[in-house]
Amino acid sequence: MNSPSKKLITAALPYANGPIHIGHLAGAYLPADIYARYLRLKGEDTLFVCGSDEHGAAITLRAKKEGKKPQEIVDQYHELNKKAFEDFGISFDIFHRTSDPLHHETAQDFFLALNEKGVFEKEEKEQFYDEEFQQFLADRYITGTCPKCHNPGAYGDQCEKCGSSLNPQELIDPVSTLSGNKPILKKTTHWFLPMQEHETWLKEWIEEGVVDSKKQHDPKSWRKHVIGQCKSWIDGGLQARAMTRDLDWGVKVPLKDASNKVLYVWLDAPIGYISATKAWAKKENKDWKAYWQSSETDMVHFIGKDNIVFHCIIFPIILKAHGNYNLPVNVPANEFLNLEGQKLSTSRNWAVWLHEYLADFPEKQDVLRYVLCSIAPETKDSEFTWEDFQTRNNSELVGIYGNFVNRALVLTHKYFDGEIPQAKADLSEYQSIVDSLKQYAQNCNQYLQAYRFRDALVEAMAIARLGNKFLADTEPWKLIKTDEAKVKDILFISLQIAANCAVAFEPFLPDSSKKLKNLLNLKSANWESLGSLEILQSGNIINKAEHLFQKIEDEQISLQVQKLKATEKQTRMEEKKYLPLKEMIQFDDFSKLDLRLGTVTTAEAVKKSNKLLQLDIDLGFEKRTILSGIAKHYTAEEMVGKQVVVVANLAPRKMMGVESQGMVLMAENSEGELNLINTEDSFEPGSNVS
RNA sequence: GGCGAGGUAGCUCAGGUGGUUAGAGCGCAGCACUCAUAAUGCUGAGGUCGUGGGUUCGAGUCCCUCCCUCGCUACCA
Repeated sequence: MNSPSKKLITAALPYANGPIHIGHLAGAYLPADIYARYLRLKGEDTLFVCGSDEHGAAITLRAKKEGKKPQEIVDQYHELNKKAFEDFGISFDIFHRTSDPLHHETAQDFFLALNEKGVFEKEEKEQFYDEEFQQFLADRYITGTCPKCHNPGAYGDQCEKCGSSLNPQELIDPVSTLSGNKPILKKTTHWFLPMQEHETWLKEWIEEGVVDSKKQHDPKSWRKHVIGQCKSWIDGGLQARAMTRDLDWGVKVPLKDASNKVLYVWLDAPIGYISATKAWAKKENKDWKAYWQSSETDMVHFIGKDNIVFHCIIFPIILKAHGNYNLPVNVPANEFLNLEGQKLSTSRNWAVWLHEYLADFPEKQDVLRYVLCSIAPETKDSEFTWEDFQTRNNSELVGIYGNFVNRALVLTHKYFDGEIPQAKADLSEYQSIVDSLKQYAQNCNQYLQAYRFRDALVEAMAIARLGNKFLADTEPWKLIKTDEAKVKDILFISLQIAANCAVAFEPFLPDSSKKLKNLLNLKSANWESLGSLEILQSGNIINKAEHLFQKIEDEQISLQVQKLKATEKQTRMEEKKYLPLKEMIQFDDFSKLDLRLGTVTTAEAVKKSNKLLQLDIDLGFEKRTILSGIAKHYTAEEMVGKQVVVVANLAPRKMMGVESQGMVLMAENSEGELNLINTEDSFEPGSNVS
C-alpha cells in the first residue's frame, strides 16, 4: 500500500424524517468528525462529506398523513439537522442533500453507466398495486394471513409470528396498509442487481483486503463485528435485488420505458456521497474525481451497525461494477448507544435530541462530545446515563483538564504577571515528564489512526493528568519563596503541557481547544508539535485565567432524568390512549357468552412461560383448569382464594402443552397493567354474570 | 421455547492471533498538599475472570455442558 495523499471521509446520510439524537452522533458523526479534524490537523488533504437522505416511501407517507408535500417535510429536517451538526462542531466540508438536482443527475448518470455495462437484469413481475392510492406497494405495506401459520397479521416480506420469510403474493387475503383495500396484481418491470455474481471477489476483498489481485486494505484494521456481519451475509448467499421502485418521490429512472419509477435507496443515498463531493468541488473549484477515482485517495465510511451491509457489500458492488471508483479502505461502524437502560427510539421519543440538549446546556457541546466519545459503542453496545454524564464532566473535564489549565495560568499570572517564563537551557532533570508527554502523544496518535477514539481520548486526558501530577510533585508555590529560577522552569513546562492539551484535545473538543488557545495566545499549533515543549514562546503574554468547563449540579441532572421519564410516560399514553370502539353487536351476540363467578383454588406458574399462570378454578358446579396471561401482574400465591369472572363456554385451547378450559376476565389500563374483576359482596361460585 | 448479545474488582467497563504477580476510570479508605471550580497527587483494599468439564506444558483468552442477565420473539382465548 502506498501512502495516499488525500482522504475522503463520509458519514451516513441521515434520513430527513426526524431530528438527530445522541445515538446518531455517537454512532457516526462524532467519530467521523474526530477523524476528519485529526487528519486536517496533520495537514492531510481531507474532505468530509455528508447530507440529507430525502427520498423513500416513509417520507411520502408522512407527507400524505400531514397533508404536506414531501419537499416540505424534507426541507424542515434538512435545515434542523444541518444546524444541529453545526452547533456540535461537526465539521462537514459540505452537508448536501439528495433532493438537489445535482444529485439526481449524478445518480441517474451512475445508473445509466451501470445499465450500459449490462450490470442489471431487467425483469417483468407482477406486484401488488393499490388502486385508490395509485401506487405499487412495498412489501412491508402489505399485510395478510400467513400461509404457513395462519397468523392474520403477517407482512408482505415475512411473518413475524412463525418467522418464515414470504413473498407478498403468498399472503392469504392481502390488504394494503395505505388504503385498507385489497390490492390488485399488476405487471411492472424492474432492474435487478444480481449480487450473487459478486460473491467471490467480495469475500476476498473483505477477508484478505485484496481486490483485483492488489492489496487494498488490511483486514486486521477492520472491526471484528463489521467483518463478521459481512461474512455471515456472504456465506448465507447473496440474492438479486431490484434497484428500481414504483414510486414518484425519488430519483427518476432515466429510461424511456421506466416512467413513474425511481431509483431504489441503494442507488440513491450512497451516490449522495459522490454528488456532495461534486457540489463541494464546484464551489471550491476543485476536481471531485481526485477524491473518488484516484489511487492517491483513501476513503473511509463512518456509519452505525445497521448500515454495514449497505456500505460493505452493496455500495462496493456498485462502485466496482461501475469501474474507476475506489472502494473504502475501512468502514469503522459503531454499535448502538442505549439511554438509561433502554435503546434509543425516535418514535417513542426515548432520546436526547441535539437541539434540546443545547437548549438545556447552552454552549456545552464539547461536554456531550467528550462523554459520547468516552462511551462510544466502538466494539459493543454501550450506555449513556445522565449520572455518568455529570461525573465525567465534573471529575474529568472540570477536575482534571480544566483545573490543570487553570492552575498553570493562575500561577503564571501570580508569579510572572502572565509572561511565559524563560526556562534554563538544560531541562534534563525533567526528562521523565517529557518522556511521559511524548508517550501519551504517541499513543493518542496511534489510537486515532486505528479508529480507537475512546482510547485516544483517554491518552489526551492523560496529558492533563500528567500536568496535575507535575505541579503536585514540584510544588512551585513553595519553591517561589526560595528558588524563583526553578519556578520559571516548572511553569514553562506546565504551560507547554497545557498547550499540548489544546492540541491533543482539538479533534475531540474543538471549541474548548479554541478557548484554551486564546487563553494561551496561541495562534496555531499543528499535530506534529504534540509531545514537544516548543509550542509556546517564552516572553509571550498569556491571558487571564478563565474556566474551560463548569460543574454540572445534581438538580440539572435530575431535571433531565425527570424529563425523560415524563416523555416516556406521555408517549406510552399516546400510544395506548383508548382502544377504538368495536363494531356494534346485537343482544343475541352478547347472550352467547356464558360468564360465571369462580374461585381460584390453586395456582402455579406455567413452566417455560413468563406470562402464563395455570389456575384451578371452582365454578361451583364443576372445576376448571384455566391458563391466564397474568404472571407479570399477579403471583401464583396471591391468586389463590381470589374471586374471578370466567368465560365458561369458551372453546378449550392448548397453550404451552396445557389445555385451558375458559378465560379469566381482567381490566387493562393504558399502562398495560392488569386488574381482576370482582363482585362487591363476593357471591358464591357459579353465579351467572350478565 | 426460538434468535441475538452478554456474564471480569462495590459501580461502569478494557482485556488482537492462549504465556510471567488479571487492568483502567469512578466510588471507598488512609496519607500528602493548598497554586486551583473542597479542585489535585500518592497509597491501599486484595476480584474462584458465571458453573462444571475438556484441549494444552500453559486459558478471561479455544471446545462442550449447564446456570443467569438483557434485547427481539413466542405463550396473554
